[in-house]
Amino acid sequence: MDKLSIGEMAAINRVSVQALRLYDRMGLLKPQFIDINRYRYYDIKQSARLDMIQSLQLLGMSLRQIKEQLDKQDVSVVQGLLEMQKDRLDEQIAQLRATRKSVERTLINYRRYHSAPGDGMIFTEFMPERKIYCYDSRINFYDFGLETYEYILRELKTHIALNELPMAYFCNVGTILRQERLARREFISTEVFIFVDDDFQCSSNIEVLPSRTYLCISCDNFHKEKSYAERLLAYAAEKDLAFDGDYICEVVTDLPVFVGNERSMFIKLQIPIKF
Amino acid sequence: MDKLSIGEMAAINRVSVQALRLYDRMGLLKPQFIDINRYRYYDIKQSARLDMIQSLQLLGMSLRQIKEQLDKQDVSVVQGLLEMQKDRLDEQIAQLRATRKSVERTLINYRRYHSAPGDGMIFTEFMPERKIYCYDSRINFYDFGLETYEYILRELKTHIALNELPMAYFCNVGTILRQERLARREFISTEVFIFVDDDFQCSSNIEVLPSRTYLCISCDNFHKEKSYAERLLAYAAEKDLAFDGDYICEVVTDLPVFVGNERSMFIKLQIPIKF
DNA sequence: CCTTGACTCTATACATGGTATAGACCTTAC
DNA sequence: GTAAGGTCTATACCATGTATAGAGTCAAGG
Repeated sequence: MDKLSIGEMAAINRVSVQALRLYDRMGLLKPQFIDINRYRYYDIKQSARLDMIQSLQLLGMSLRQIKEQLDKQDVSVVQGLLEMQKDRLDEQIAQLRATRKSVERTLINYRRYHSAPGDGMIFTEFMPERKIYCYDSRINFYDFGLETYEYILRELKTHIALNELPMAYFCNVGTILRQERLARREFISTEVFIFVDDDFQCSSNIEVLPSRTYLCISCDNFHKEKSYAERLLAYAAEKDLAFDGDYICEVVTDLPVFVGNERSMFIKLQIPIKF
Repeated sequence: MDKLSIGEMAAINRVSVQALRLYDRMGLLKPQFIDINRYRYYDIKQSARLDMIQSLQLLGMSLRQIKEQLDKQDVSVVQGLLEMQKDRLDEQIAQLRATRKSVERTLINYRRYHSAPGDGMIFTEFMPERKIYCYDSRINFYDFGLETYEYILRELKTHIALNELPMAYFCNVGTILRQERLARREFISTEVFIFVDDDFQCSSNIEVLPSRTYLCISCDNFHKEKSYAERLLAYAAEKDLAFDGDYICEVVTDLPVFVGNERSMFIKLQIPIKF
């Protein structure tokens, strides 16, 4: 029954020497013998305990939990823990999937940004059905500037947090101007929204933008929205195009570039048209 | 253009004050003004940068990476990063799924353990098809004791690690004694294995245990294997049952209970029988 | 017996993205 | 003027280790 030095024990068990020393300090795995020079010596059979530590770790338990378990020597509690662990893993997986989805969405938006017509260009684009979550700020943002808009976004952010909606959606926002207002050329709107996934479930505040062809104009600056929107309206009038829904101002990308402190936005103004 | 104190800025952006101070120290988000008393004051428009930080964080980037990005002001690099991020997320999701699966498997094994006949009981059980990954230790472990068995398991562990197989499988191991040997009552085997998932893909060392009814005996101690296996053989002879495959010694659960340093195992010896 | 190289020891710092605390200082409202 | 509450810096802590320095120890070869 030979003793294994800490290095040997570490090597055959694929752990680092430091990890073993940590386990010793934590009382999770004490070496069988410690000699006069405080050298640690392990028994090969202690690998069993190490296996257990590593297994439970793989199952997502913390070292503290593992220690408690091993100290308690109670088999049944492990089962309860594992049941909980399963739920936690499901949550984490759902979380990561949502994150993946928003990475995907962000990438798509970047691609849209790169392939979009330049600032001031007017074009038509077919949009598939889109789902949005609306928030009414009760402030007509067309009466104010960027600062008020930012304050409204902070409100939206708080609202998202309080209602436990995925914050990832916050990176793709927009404003909506209702068709009646637009028809009367009244720039009066208090509603902002976030785009949500098709499969997003929520009881209220959800609207669906139907799939439709939109008349669009690209815009690279917040301050130009109103004048560009008017160009869009003028263009529509000239070509005898009628509207078929609400006017959307979509922030396609918040670019990681700042001019001073202000966000440099790429926004796309959209009016659905009737053929 | 009023200035926001750190507390106000934190509140409207749903961040902690400490986090803002951290971002300041890291140079990730410097307050617009700092007064004579070193009080930090932010501009509401700086929320844009904070949004960006939070978005990129949600996409899984570290603060260091985010800082680099924002300093560089290069849009295109973000895309590359996001592509990488997507792959990383896929990996993490796969990882978590595998973990979930092994939690599930562990739980099933615990339930099997609880509902299994007690030590020494002989019973029949139908087993569905099982997939195993074999490793040849080239040591006949029936010639040695627990220590050698542990050394062989360390070899297997190293093999798993080197071949980048999921370590989670290591918690459900077994040994296999080939039918020919068994027929001649020769306890000679050098092969250990791990149970792997049905959908596990691997080019070599994979075997499938066909679905079959097995004659089994429960055993709560490593040292009793051979004598219990002999009881199983005697029982089969008495009942005129013929074998139809290899003999399996499965470690159903490594219990988080130790007697001294030794693992307390629950093992199930199995012989497929022909009807 | 001595040297050399490899190993081990303790103690400490670092990583991540913050949180929590103490003790001092400052602002704001009454 | 005072009291409440906000802010400051500095430090420690969380978890699970890794990395390092500087000192001590072991085993093998000459």
